[in-house]
Amino acid sequence: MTDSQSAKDSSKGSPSSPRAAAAAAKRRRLSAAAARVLHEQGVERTAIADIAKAADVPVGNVYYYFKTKDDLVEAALTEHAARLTALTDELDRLPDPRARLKALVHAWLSQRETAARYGCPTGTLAAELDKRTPGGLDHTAAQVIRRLLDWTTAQFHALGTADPDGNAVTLIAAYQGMSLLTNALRDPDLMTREGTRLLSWLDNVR
Amino acid sequence: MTDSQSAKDSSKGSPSSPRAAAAAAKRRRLSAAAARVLHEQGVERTAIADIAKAADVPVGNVYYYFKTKDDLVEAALTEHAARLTALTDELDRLPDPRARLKALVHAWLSQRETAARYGCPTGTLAAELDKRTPGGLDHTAAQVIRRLLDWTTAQFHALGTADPDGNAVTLIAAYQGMSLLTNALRDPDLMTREGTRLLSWLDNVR
Amino acid sequence: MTDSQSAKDSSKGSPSSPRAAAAAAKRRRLSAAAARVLHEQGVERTAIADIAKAADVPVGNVYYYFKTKDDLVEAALTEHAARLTALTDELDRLPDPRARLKALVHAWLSQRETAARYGCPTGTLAAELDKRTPGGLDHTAAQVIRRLLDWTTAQFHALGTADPDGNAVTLIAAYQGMSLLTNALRDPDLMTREGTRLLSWLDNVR
Amino acid sequence: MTDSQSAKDSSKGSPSSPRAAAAAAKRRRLSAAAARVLHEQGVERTAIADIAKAADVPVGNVYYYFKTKDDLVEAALTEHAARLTALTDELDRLPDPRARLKALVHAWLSQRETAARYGCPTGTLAAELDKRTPGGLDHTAAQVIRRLLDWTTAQFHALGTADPDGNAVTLIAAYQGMSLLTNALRDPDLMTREGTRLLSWLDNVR
DNA sequence: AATGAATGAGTTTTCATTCAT
DNA sequence: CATGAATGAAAACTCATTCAT
Repeated sequence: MTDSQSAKDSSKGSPSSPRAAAAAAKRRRLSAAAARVLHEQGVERTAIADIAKAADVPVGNVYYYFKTKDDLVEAALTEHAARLTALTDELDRLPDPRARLKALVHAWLSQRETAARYGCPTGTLAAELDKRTPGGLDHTAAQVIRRLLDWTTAQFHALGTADPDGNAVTLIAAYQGMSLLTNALRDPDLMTREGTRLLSWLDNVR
Repeated sequence: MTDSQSAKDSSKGSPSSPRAAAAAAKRRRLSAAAARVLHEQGVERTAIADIAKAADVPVGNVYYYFKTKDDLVEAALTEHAARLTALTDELDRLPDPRARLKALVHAWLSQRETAARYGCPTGTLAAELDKRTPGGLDHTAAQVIRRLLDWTTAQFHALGTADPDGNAVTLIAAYQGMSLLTNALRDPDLMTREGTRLLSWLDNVR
Repeated sequence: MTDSQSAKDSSKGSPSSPRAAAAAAKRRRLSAAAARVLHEQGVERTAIADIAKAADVPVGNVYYYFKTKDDLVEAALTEHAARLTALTDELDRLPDPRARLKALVHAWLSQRETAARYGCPTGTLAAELDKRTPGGLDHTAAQVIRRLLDWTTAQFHALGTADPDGNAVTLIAAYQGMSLLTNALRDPDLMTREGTRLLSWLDNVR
Repeated sequence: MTDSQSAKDSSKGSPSSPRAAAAAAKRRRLSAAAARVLHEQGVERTAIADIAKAADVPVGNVYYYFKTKDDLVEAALTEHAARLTALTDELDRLPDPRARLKALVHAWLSQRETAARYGCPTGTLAAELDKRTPGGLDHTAAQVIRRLLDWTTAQFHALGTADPDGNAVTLIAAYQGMSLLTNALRDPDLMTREGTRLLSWLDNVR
């Protein structure tokens, strides 16, 4: 997270003024648009103007909210991270960790059509960001993936499995892998089949 | 395969003249450079000039061998496909299908440092090409993946497993997924750990 | 007419803001420069940079006003069409259709020096555009010519001649032909002589 | 005509050797191909490679016969001039000058489909060459047109008309003009109609 | 003479970013 | 704060012409 939010009030808490509220709304609109368009078109093939248009914000104005394109990419990832948080928060309400993991898989499956068209947002962004910042080690996409891994590890831990870390990697890798294959082959059913396998694996894992 | 090889003799067979041999060599140099640079930098971040420089060929001359950038991308994929063929040919010498699959995993593991830096060539190219040609369904990267899937299916079939297709998808998805995670987290050990799991899975699969 | 005027207000009517007025002025400057330079140098021999320089606009900025070179060509033709309209509007004030046609010929004659150097703008553009878009049937230049034909036909009709359509074709063809010869031979007097003949023909046509 | 024929025997007379004969044949093939392709595609949109391919001559070899692209354009015009000569030679066999002129018009009409697609070869080339050599006054295309004018003038002279020069300009201008309109509007019938008018004009001209 | 290959300048186009109001 | 417009640095691609056998 950079200082690109300077001069605006933080995204948390109640806005200090209606003007600031409008600004925050615009910022959110841009983030959401960036999340969607960057996922659909890819980072390099997306011009700032594309995102501006999708968010219905004048091009010149984008730079008031995000100093660089990279900032917008980061915002898109933050958006995806927020959705992940919303999802895990939801899943955390389930009492059983096994049920949580299975619900996670179901959530993936519900997105299979999108995956067939555009792949997993976080996965594709991670791959693109890796090329985009040749030296940059720990980009935001990696962080989002790490958070997903951590949450998953925690579930396997709660489940009392022998190797929670390994299980988490296995599960998330399976997700990323089947997303990529589903996307490459444009076949949502592939994800259904592989998801079914994951569900029965989760039923038996220990 | 397009007609981009027109006016040059094919890469197989003995060259008809020293002239043609030199041209074929240059063509191969360009393909190899493209395979490497496109993998390292990504398609969109790579300029023709980058590949030209890597192959030590003047930029303008590249267009004598490849009419468009897309042709170069295709050549890079053909290069990767050739490497895959070389690998499976090698593996096919092993008498036991199970041993072949395990050797495949070992081959992956031997590439873990590269994967940690740049990901799986075919996987990352597949993801990029998907964005690059919005309408294009069956790009070359997808074909390469499909060939890998087919070979793997054949092994599981020979092994007499109940669901060779599903097993193949599982294995290749696991590979793509662990490549992506390994790359995102820049952690080659992740691939070692996950590879070890795959090996023991292969020992027990039926 | 394409949507190349999007985001700018139309060239007619009062500008909505000084900003927009300046933009419209620049757009007009570019159109006028395009009309002139494309006529003088030909479409294929003219680089966008030539037009940009003639209009004193940075090259990159041209693309803010015209998305492609073809758009600029179209703008040039629109410019020529506007001049034609201005001319026919002027001629329409004359009460007698015969007088109108003769005034048209006089207008042509007044341009004979330009014709000797560069030919008839519409005619040369029509010839070039025909090669430029191999499949394209009805390019803008053809439309401009058609409008001139239509106006001329109307005059012959008002004159009560037996074959207004044929007369119009004869007159306009004579104009295009003498423009081409005048240009090829660089001889403005040729146009004077042929124009004189046309005038006496118009005096007697029925 | 440049010195581009140096080192080859002249195009007239019997070749001094079979080798020279082959060379002359190739030269003629290139000229013919240039005449056709340049007419169809326009000078600026035609690459040397296009002509080479049409003549089935290796690109590099073209330069042995024609030092520059301009030389090839000139050769194409020489080709067209030769056809004109062949035509007028043919017409000269007719005893009556009026019959000759009418036969000329008939010859034009027989080419109306080509004119509708590509215009008059000499006329379009003249227009293009005019842009191509900004300073160059008397290009070859102009010479060809002049020769046509001269021949036509001679016929009107033989016919005893009052203004042979003016009549010739009128006739040739009518031809160029109707070719341009026919091409722009892609309407071969236009040429038929206008040609018919020219024929009856020729019947009555004095 | 023949020819595949090389060269390098030129052209169109895109876009992130900045600026002026 | 907003916004249309400006800018300049790439990047892909084309091609006439030349070169090395």
